Amino acid sequence: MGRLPNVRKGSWTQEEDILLKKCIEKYGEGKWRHVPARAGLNRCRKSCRLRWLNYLRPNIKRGEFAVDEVDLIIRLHKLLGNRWSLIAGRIPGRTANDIKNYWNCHLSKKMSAELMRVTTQDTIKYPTSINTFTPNSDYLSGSMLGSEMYRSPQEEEIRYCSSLTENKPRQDQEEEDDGGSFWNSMLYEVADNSEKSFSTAGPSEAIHHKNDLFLEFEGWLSNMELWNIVLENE
DNA sequence: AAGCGTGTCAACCGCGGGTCA
DNA sequence: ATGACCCGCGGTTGACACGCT
Repeated sequence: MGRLPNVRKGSWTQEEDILLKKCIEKYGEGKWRHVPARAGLNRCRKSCRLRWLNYLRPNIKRGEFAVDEVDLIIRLHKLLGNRWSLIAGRIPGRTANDIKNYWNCHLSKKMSAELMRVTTQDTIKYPTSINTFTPNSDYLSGSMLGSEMYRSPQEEEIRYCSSLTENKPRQDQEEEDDGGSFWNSMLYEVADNSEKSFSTAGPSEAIHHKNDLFLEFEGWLSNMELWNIVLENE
């Protein structure tokens, strides 16, 4: 299937916005393949969808990000990485594109500078890396932490985390909850990666790897409050 | 005033995953 | 099982605004 010829590109006009808005109001969101024809627009379905989601949809917040929004973005990004749609889902009125743009323009540089500052300070025990940490099932079930490699004074907290994941929706409960499948897939993905690293690395490397992961885990524990936000409505 | 560099943001592109025949 | 199609996502681009020299 080739590209649609003579499809209009570039900025949207007010007239196009009105047509699209009327179309969505009449037929509802979704079925984007029908939208250009229904609306009488010479645009591709992707362009229509993007315009609606990022600009025309009701309740979209515009203008400066509030301090608490920025704080939440930073913390969610630390936790989730560049999963903009997921981050946007936790910040009412903001689109994934807005947040991505804001991050790229304002925050990424700020965070890099902060990382540089922090990593050059000897007094900081662990660098507060901007790398994201996502828990895997081994961590949370305690199977890794319970090994002979190390024991942590935070075992109680780990058990608490374990109980959190155990309460996550199971496969058979996910029909009404998209978030459940996300978390499960993420857990499996990270667990997979950990398994691969352990199997390919030598013993000493494996120990370092585990220690690194533990440091990250400590960082994650400090974000329990944030996890509660993320887990809301899951 | 003009040219240039930088910042901002809307929009496009390509890809991965899901669905359905 | 497979391929076509569709949706949604993240990365990137390009146009415009703005400030500085």
